[in-house]
Amino acid sequence: MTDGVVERSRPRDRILETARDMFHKHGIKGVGVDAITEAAGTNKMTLYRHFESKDELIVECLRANAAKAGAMWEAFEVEFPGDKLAQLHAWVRKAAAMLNADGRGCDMANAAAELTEPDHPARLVIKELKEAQRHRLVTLCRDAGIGQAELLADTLSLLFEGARVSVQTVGTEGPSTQFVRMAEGLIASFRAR
Amino acid sequence: MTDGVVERSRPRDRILETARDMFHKHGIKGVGVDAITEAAGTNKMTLYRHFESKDELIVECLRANAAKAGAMWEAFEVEFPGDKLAQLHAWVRKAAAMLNADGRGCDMANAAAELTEPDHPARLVIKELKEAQRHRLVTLCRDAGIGQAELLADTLSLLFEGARVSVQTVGTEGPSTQFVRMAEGLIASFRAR
DNA sequence: TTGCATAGTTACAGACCGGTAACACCCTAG
DNA sequence: CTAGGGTGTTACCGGTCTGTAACTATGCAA
Repeated sequence: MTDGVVERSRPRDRILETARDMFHKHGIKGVGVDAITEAAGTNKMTLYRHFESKDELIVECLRANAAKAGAMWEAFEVEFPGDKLAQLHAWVRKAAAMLNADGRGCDMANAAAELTEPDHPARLVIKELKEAQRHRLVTLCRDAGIGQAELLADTLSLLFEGARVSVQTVGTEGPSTQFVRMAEGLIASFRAR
Repeated sequence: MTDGVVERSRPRDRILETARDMFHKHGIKGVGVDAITEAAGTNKMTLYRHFESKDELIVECLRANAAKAGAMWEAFEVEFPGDKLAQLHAWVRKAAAMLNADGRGCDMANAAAELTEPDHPARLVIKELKEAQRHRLVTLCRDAGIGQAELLADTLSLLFEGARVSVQTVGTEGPSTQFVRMAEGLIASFRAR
């Protein structure tokens, strides 16, 4: 009946979680703070007691997304401790699963598309986050003993990014269906050198 | 001094051209019809005499983008008549040039990120356009005598799409710098089979 | 019980949004 | 010269947006 998020937690957490969900589904400019607070079972005043503006709320949501992404990487290490190659394949599977999860692309990329002001506070966060993810993937490839780790990581990264926007434009039946095949082929090809 | 677009042409054309430019730079929801008409040197009433709603204007802008993209493909055929492989390489160069043109990604993809309503009239146009471009690239690869043309075309397509969003998130110094290298490497690899 | 921080409520400000009505203007075709 | 279509101008409608003020209710801790 309730939204699940509303349950019993502190208002700040409910607002953050609800905002993340609504920004993801409807875009940032497509959601007003009134709608967020109502869905979070609270009100606008409370939101502005915890976040000094909508922009700050946006930034906080993006940071929360990054934290979730970080947890994902740690899960790879837990599942395949020390086996970097297995972790790389796990990343491919996880990425493919995300493609079929819902028709929305990457929250960071979508935010970058919407927030066009070059000095918007969110842009800095987005850039940091994307660079951190890139670094993680490069490190993983290198530690897996693959030559030209940067090139492989960047290629995989662009493929995944492209697949996410492809899902958003033409749906899950488009070029993104071949993502796993492409990624695995690339990894095999780089390892063979 | 003036915007260039304003010059002397029929109001409808000025509105369309100005809207395309502003949507591209500031996003769709980031631009109001008042701002468009003012920049186009006209007024809101005239806009609504030519377009029945902002949504229709959006759709018309996307179609205009598609027309420009179509002209690009024809230019390849004119420059390298019959030489499909040369046209494919020309596509790679053109794509790379677009990456460094400005920090904004693909208008279609950005529109898809913003217009989240599943039955928004623009979504249909976006899907058609993206599918048309995919078909063109597949045909080009096949006519260039490459085996697994679909897989190569889809891979190149995802790489390019990913590179465009990468430029938008981390800038031109990110993974997208390797785009040409990746694309050329893929083409060579597919041709060798 | 008293005191205080947190949260909810109502109302509002000021700006902007998409869209329309009514009317004045010009340019060109007949 | 005149009629009419395309255009410009002004004012407006109802709605929504972010953000704030002032006040009330709640729950917990000393």
